[in-house]
Amino acid sequence: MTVAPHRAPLVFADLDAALTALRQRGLRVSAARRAVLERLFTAEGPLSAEEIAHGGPETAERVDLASVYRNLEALEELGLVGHVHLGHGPGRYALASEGEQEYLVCERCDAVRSAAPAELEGVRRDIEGRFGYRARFGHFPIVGLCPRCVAAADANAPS
Amino acid sequence: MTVAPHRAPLVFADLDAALTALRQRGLRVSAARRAVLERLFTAEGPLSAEEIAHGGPETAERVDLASVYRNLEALEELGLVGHVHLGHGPGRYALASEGEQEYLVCERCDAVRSAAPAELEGVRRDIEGRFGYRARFGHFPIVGLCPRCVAAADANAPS
DNA sequence: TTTTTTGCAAAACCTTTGCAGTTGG
DNA sequence: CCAACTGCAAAGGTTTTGCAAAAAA
Repeated sequence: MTVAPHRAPLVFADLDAALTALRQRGLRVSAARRAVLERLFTAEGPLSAEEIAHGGPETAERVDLASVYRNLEALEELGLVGHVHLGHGPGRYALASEGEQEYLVCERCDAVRSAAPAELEGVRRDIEGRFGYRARFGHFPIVGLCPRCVAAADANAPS
Repeated sequence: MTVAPHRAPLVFADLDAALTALRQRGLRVSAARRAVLERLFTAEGPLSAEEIAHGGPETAERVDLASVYRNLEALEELGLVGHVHLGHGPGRYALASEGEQEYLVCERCDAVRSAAPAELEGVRRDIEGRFGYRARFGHFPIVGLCPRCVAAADANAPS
């Protein structure tokens, strides 16, 4: 019933810095590895393994799904990458820099909103005070009704 | 990327009350349906579909997994049942009465703690004030470090 | 009798693993 | 050269679906 081993985030300014660091740790820079990182560096939000495998620019050679998963696992172990479960679909991966994002999703309309960790400090403090848990919302998001769906619900059954 | 359609909870005092209500809604009370509900009524915490299928008392006939899933889906649609994802394993199902529980899980040691909705009111208020989201932690738990693992982490790198 | 529900089997979906061949350093 | 990495294929774990037979009302 494992959630996701916690790793200290490793952040790099760009692809080359990341590749250099990989080499320094004895990891090799293969075409597949480079492609996975490239796609993560240019991504807007977190991507599924499938999207990483097929989603490169037209000219890019596709990377086998198994290799994508193996690379994501290795990069995650280093702290360079993290993944979030926004719903019932596949997990979604992002660089640790991006991955320090936390998420809120609407259970009615599936709207996703991301938040900087600082915005959730108050919430975290409250949870730690009450339960002793030091929470983060980067692996499982905060689930609930988004503002629009709250308004819609209240219109039907005003409080 | 669906999370889980939200349903107003339907709570019954006991198995018979629930079965009567099912019949009133045109659903039939088959052996499999009764067994699934029986196991949910006697469960300590949320159960996986597998546990519901095999986990009955020795003398109970086992229920096919597919039927368990179909029943859980039907019961969930009625609001009688809900499910939570405590980690990467299978989803876990509970009666709506139990299911109104909310959860915190430790990402290091997998400890699970449940909390009554009232205990999280402050957290919810804070989130709604800041983001407009009306949160609940009954589908995805709050993930973080439990008090023991916080202490262990602080011992290594005191703040 | 009629409609729902079941069990079994197969498939779907996401992820992991085995293996022989390729490649980066 | 050789350990690390790849693609392909197959398997694993969870959930869904098709269908003919069984059972509830």
